[in-house]
Amino acid sequence: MRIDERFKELRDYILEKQYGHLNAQQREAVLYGGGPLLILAGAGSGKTTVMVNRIAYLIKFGDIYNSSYTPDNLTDEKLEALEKIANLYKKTQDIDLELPDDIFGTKGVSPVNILAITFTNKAANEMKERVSELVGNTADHMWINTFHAACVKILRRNAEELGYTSNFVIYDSTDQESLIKECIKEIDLNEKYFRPRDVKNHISRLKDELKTPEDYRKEVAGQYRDEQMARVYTLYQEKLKKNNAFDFDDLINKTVELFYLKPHILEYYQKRFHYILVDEYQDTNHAQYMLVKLLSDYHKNLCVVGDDDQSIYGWRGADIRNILDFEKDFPNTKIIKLEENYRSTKTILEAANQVIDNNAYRKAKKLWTRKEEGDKIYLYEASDEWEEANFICGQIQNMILKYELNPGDFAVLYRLNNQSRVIEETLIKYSIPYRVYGGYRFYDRKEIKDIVAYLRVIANPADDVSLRRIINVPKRGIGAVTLANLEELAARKGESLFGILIDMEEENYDIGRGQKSVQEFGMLVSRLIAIKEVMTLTEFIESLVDMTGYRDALNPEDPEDKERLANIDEFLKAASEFEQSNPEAGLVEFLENISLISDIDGLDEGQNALTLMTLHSAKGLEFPVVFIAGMEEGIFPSARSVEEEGKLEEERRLCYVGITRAQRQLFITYAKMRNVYGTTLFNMPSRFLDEIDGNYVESLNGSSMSRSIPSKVSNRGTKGKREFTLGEKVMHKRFGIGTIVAVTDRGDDSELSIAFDQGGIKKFLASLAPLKRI
DNA sequence: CCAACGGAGATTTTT
DNA sequence: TCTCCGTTGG
Repeated sequence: MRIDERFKELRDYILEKQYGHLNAQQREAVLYGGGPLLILAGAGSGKTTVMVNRIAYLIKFGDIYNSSYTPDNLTDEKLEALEKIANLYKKTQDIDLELPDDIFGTKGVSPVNILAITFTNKAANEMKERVSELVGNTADHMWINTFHAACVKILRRNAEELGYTSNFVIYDSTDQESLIKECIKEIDLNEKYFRPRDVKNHISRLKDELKTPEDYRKEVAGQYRDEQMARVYTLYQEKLKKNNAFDFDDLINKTVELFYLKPHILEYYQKRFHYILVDEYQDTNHAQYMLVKLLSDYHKNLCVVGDDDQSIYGWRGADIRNILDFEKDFPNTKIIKLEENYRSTKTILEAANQVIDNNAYRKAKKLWTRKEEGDKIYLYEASDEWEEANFICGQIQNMILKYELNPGDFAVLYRLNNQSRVIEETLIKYSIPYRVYGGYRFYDRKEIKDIVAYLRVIANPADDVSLRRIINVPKRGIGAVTLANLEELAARKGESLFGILIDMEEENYDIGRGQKSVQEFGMLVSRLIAIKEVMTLTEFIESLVDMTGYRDALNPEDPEDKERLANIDEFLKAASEFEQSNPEAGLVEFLENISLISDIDGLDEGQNALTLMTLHSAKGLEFPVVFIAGMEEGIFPSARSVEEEGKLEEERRLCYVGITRAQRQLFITYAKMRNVYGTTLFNMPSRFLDEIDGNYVESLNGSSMSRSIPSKVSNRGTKGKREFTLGEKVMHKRFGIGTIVAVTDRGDDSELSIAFDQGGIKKFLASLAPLKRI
């Protein structure tokens, strides 16, 4: 055999062994050469492992597996060294050999030439860390970023090309909404008919599809409502630019625009990124698809990882077709399916498979596991949401005692955030420690947004939206009229509000009654800008909080204000930490960090507490024991989703995501009766339950298990136990005083007919009606 | 300019 | 039912 043939054989053998800890498909995905690669990674199939190892493989050895590569000066000695290693592998199984990086005489791909994109900071950080574990800190030179962070990097460098300056700020959805409100007012549209929130979402979807205001205007010509929408969109974009601000969608959008506008910039990045990897590809929208397509168009080494069955963000603009049609969009695509699941029991996995099998729009695949059969899926029918919570908590308490589990082993998942309230209250009764994820974010708090608005104005004086937010916060006597005068003047002079403030004295502007307050405010801002130069970031923010009077406006005796003060301190802590870990960074970078890193990552991670969160937030996570609560028609699937097959399929995927979060045990509960927004609903059990084979399910109603629940905690005070008698006088919160004219027994509850003094007889359930005895 | 009232509205949210 | 806004009246 020729020496180079032997080399290739040994090379590939050693590489296979080097990744011998992976299963065959995972290994194939790691070692597969360049060109478009679609890795369909089912839930719990080890996709992060694959991505991380693929990156490490490229960096260590380069893309040499199954290639024609042989070293230039291949000698017998070199070959012998390889033979030795191969023999080592042959003799022992499971050997973990640390190979020298240049063992095959290659340099490997430089980390600089690799781009890895994720959706969340959490995923990006995890990937960074795990790659570093394998290749050391050379990974620092690699771009492992979220879509948004990667785009910001590009935009900061090239902002001028788009008519922005590099100190641009990023608007979050609140800022977007206030700007849109402004546009709606300016165009004189009816806010009832053009609700800012809806308009915002509409524009956001247009941006996802890379439609410019102009595109859209042409597209909808002749349709009144959409035409107005196009006008708002046009104005909105103008204002964003005037404010030197991008919204989240723009970050992607404008980067693509930049690439179209300036081919040489695109070319630079195209040539730079030899290998591109995209995580959670099923969640990409059209703009992100385009970005990735453009960037990979030169080297064509695009590897995407995702699971069409876990595409649950269609409503946010994610286009599942990106993953479904990947091989059509990228010719010569290699598809590798990771179908072995390392997470759940056979029962859980089988149930998940059965549910998802009802979807038409998906890639054929079927997860399997070597794991044991495991317990059946436990199903419980509760009478109402309180009893449901009670059941869940009782089970958890039992299992903690019986199986020595910790609260941290459990998660309760639900479709709607507001379902958490009842569960929380019940958890408190049971003294089970818990953490609620999602909902309100730290940086969304009013006091934090206020401080951030100050900082933004200082970093980017063009930011009228932020200036408007804080010009009278805390109250300094600049009301609507004064502000309107200011705005009018700014518009007339073609200046930003900030510019007017600064030029106030010099130009002898007359604002009217608020003149003095405005002047003082202008001086305050000037002073802030001055002291910023001589202070660290943290010192500066601290001074800002004091000098603006923000701190003084809060009363430490008031519990709400006390909380605010604590949050401001927390914010200062975050600033100081940021400074420490980014000594080079300034205010602009800090603000960017705030915008892109939404919550303090892994704040309480490792705390031994039960997890409460929506099914959406649970994607990517796993727990030994999972409860899915509120499995009812109208809740899950949500009432809004059942009209459209596409939406229903997304709900079903969400259900699939939920089921596959569970490692060992899965409990599903539903309530016969549920109070939603003040009205009582009698929902049917979810259709998704019918899709699971009954053999996999064990009903806990009336079984010994449900009777072993610890002493029943009463249903929310007197609810459900309230007895009313015929002829009694009662006070109803809405209908006023009335007399009970009939009481009908309804099992645990009773139905009351009440004749109100104001007229009319109405029927209520005793447990639910807001009634007081008088 | 501010606080108090009342009506509408209320999925899911990686950035 | 609860919360957020915009309006209103002082």
